[in-house]
Amino acid sequence: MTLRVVIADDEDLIRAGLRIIVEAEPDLTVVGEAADGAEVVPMVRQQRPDVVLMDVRMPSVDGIQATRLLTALAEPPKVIVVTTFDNDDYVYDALRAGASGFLLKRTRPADLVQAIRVVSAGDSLLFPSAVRALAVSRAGARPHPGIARLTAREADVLRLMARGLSNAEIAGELVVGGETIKSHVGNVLAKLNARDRTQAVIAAYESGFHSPADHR
Amino acid sequence: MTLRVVIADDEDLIRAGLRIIVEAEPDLTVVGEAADGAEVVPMVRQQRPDVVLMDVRMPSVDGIQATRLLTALAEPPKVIVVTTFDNDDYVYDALRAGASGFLLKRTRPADLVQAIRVVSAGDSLLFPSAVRALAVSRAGARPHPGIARLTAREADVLRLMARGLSNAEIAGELVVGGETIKSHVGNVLAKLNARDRTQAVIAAYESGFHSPADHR
DNA sequence: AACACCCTCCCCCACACGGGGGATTTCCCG
DNA sequence: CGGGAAATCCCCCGTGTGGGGGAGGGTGTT
Repeated sequence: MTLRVVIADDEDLIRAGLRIIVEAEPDLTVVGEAADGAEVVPMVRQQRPDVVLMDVRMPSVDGIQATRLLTALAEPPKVIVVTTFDNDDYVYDALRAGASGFLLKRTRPADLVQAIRVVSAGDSLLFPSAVRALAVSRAGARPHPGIARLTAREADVLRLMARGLSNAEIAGELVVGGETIKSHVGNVLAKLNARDRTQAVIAAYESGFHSPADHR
Repeated sequence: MTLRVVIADDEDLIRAGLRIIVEAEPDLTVVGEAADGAEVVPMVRQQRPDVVLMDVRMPSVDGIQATRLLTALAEPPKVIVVTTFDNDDYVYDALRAGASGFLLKRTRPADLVQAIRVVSAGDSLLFPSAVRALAVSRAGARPHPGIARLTAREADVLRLMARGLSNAEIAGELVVGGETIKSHVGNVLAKLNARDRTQAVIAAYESGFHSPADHR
């Protein structure tokens, strides 16, 4: 059984390149091309492909919105969002829109076809820097070195700071005196090299530190 | 060259199962097991494995925190976080903690060893519902309603607040008087329903507001 | 013209915050 | 046992911050 693929990209060159890669595989076939997000929906409705390769940046209706529309269909195809830049903010949006995969245009052909097979099998995947970008949120932010040097208590305090609590509130939450919190906060600021609590909270967010363990 | 693996899981049965799967591969070898997040760090420090299979739920120090500690090491191993449930909230936290991969315990052995090879090669990967959980969990952080009501200037100010600048610094950056900034900040706080600048910055981060387009 | 809104700047004031010290107990580790 | 780190609490003090007002100039809408 061959996998039916639709390619959506506004650049003819890219479409051609993708088509060649896909058609080179015996079990894959391109059943349609769209140059715009507006074209892709009726095309999918008609062709019922297994997988759609979707460019992010397209005129009128962009790839994200198009993905949203496609996944809202009765029998939605799997959508793999393809983009040029690895520090792309669209990763997150793409996934929320219902995309099954996200990868870069510079991905090797072998990986691309691999991705098509994987998502069509029901799995999802992301590639390298996509995951990193997502995990790290949006900024180019690796964990702040100082965070590892926080003591348990200091980490508690930072966590609560990152939830917007005042010193007094934190004191209440941790059932200790207000002066104690001031101490801890001071230490946290020093270790994180932050001037004030706002900078500390920013560091916490940039490091993906904020409250790993509270759901309510 | 064989890949060195450390297994961290509090359940003996799971550890045994994982070990069997891993050891079955000629190019993989288990160089250590840990029953707790607290054990895994010194073990990794000593064994210097290429990959760590990390359970999420463990006594004292959980898998996320342990991952955080491991990726903070000088030569961090790749960490693959393993969990039981697919609707797990930990996906996102795991990735932010620096994990290279995330997969389910019910993953087929072949996929597991495949994952080990992939991450050790420098790639990242996620499996099935992990991605979905990721997208959803991230969706929990929808934009604060108030943010849309900010004026252009107020948005500028919030952006700079979210970079840790003081009012005086913001004033310098925007080339206006300090009193002006106080005004804007006050308006921002009101619109975001924030008590202080820290809460405003948190709202900004939660909304994915922070400067999509500035790196330096 | 009148109005609304935004941006700009100003004054007064209370207080939470952060920096500078120091003191105590507990507990772990060598 | 002694040293050290962590956690707790205390005092003093300067100031950045935020709340309460108000006022002027600009722009666009009605």
